[in-house]
Amino acid sequence: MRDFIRVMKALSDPNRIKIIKMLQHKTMCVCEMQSALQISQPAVSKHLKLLEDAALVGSRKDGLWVNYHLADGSSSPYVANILGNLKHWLEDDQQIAALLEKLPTFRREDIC
Amino acid sequence: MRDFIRVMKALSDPNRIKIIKMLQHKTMCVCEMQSALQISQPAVSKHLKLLEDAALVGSRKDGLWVNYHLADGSSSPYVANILGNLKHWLEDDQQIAALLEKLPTFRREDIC
DNA sequence: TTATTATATTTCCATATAGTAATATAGGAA
DNA sequence: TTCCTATATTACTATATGGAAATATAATAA
Repeated sequence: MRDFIRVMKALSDPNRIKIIKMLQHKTMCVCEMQSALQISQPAVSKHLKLLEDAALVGSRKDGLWVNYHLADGSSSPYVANILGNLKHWLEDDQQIAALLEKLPTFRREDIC
Repeated sequence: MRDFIRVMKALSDPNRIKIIKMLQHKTMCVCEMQSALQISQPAVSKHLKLLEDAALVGSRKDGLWVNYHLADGSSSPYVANILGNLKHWLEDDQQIAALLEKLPTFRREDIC
């Protein structure tokens, strides 16, 4: 139950949903997400920590950068199911669609 | 997105999850749930309002009583998917299992 | 009508959450 | 070493949330 609720809470914030939807298309570092979400860097890091604690995303260090990616869902059936369904859920949401359209413009070469 | 997050938030509380799991087995009135969850009646009503706003449960008045039941999931793919999966998810959770075992003892004839 | 009962709403309190600003940490470059 | 940069953590603030207690509402009974 604790794990399930951790996952539901992680999915209860618009910026965290946006992060998941962006990660469906490419691996991203913190500063790219900061640029995409227009919130402070610490706020992004905090969201990522919650998502990682819920096993919805994973990360890998690459020098100064930390690359975040979607988890594979092996942690639980909830995570597997929701990450799978979120590939099509919310695709028609206006905010999400607008964000994903601009996604290619958030490149660490131009930002960090 | 708003609707999706409303559903995720509704699923982010242990007492609300317990309500859903109980409603999988029978229609219940507020005082039965109060007895099962051991929280105040207003707290139960508040949880039910959130669940109803998220279209996870529905209600029908019957005299003084209000009978709550699981929604059919027609409101959105999220609700349909999660309500469907919650029939097997969390079945092995200790708290849930203990609660469901005692479920037949919460009868409005004995309580209200 | 008045009384009773089940539920809903309001009020208030304690804790949780999302945000920013400031600071700390860690890795690479000079 | 020292400097710089990307990320994490801390401190703090404002709002959201879950709970109990008190009150209001609604439906039935007397």
